[in-house]
Amino acid sequence: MRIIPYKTLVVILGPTGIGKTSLSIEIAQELNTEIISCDSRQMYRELRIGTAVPEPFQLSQVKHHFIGNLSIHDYYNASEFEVQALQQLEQLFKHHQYAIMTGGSGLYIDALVKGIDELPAIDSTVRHDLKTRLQTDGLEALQQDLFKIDPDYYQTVDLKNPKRILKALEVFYMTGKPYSSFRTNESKHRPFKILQIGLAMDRQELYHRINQRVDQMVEAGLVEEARPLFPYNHLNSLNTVGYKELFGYFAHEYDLDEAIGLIKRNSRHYAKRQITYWNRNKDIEWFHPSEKIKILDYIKSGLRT
RNA sequence: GGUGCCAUAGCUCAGUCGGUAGAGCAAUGGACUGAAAAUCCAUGUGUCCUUGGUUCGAUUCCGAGUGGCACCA
Repeated sequence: MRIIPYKTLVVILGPTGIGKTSLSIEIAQELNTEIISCDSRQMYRELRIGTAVPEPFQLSQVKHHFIGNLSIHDYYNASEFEVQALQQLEQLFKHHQYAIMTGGSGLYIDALVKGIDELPAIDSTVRHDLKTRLQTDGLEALQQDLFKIDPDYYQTVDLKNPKRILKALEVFYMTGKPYSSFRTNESKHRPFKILQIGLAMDRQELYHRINQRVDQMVEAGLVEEARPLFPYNHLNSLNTVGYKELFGYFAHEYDLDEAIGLIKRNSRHYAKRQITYWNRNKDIEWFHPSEKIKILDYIKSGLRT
C-alpha cells in the first residue's frame, strides 16, 4: 500500500514513426493528465505535416504543451527547453499526480531528466566569426585553437565533428574559460519521480511504417507546406527531414520521386540514430507500442523492475 | 524457331591480359551536455547462373544448359 503519492513524470520515448503520439494520448487520458511534447521540430508552428504533429482532434482530447510554440526564425536549444519544461511541470503537478512527456529528441529528454550544464549565451557575431574561420582556415586550424585553450576537452572530443569544436570555442571566446570547466558530469536532482518508457519494435516493421507514413504526409500536402518555406532553407529549424529533401526538389536538383525516396531513407537513418542514442540508457524500460496495459501496470506499480 | 548481347554484393554496375573480386547506393554498428529530425565515425565472402572441357589452377577461355533483353522470322 502506498501512503505518499509521489508526483511522477512518465517519459514515453521512441524512434520516429513508432506510434508515440496515439499511445501517449491514451495513457494521458488514463492518468487524467496533460502531455509535454519533447520534439525539437514539432515546436515550430510552420512545420506540421512533415513533423507529424498530433491531429486537431487529438490535441482536443488531451492538452499538449510545446507544440507550435515557436517560429522557424526563433533560436532555441535544449537548455531553454529544460527551464521551460520544468516550469510547465511545476504547474501541472499542482493539480495532477502524473505528467506525461513524450517525444523523440533524446538530448531534450536528457536535459529535463538529468539536467544540462549551465553555459553562457553565445553572441551571434562570435558564432558567425567562428563559422567563417572554419570555412576559410579549415577544421585543422580550429582543432589547434582548441588544443591551446582547452587541452582537456581536446583529449575527449570527436575532433572530426565541427559542431563540437565550434561549441567549445564559442564558450571560450564568450567567457575566457575553457568549455571543459563548465562540464560537471553530474545529474541534477528533480523533485519528482521519473519513469522512462521506451517503445521498440522489429526494425523491418518500423521501417515499413516509416515509409508508409512518408507517403501519407505527401498525400496530406507536405509539398505544399514546404514550398513557402523554401526561401528560408538556410535556417537551422528547416534543416529537418521532410523539408530539406523537398528544398532540393524545389531547386531542381532532382525530381519529386527522388525527394520522397530521400525523405524515407533519411527518416530511417534518423530512427536508427535515435535507437542508438537510447541503447546506452539503462533507466529505460522497453515495451512494444501495443502493450498499453503492461505499460499502465508498470506506471502504476511505480517500480523499475 | 534463328541471330546477337547479357548473367558478379540487397540494387545499379566495374573488374580479373587465367592465380577465387570492388565502387556507388541501400543496409548495419557506434559516438554525441545548448544547431540534436543536427553533427560526426566505422563496417563490403559474395555458390562471380548451372554444368562439362582445356589448364598446375577457371569467376575469367571454349562447349552445352537455364534465365533475361534486343532484333529477325
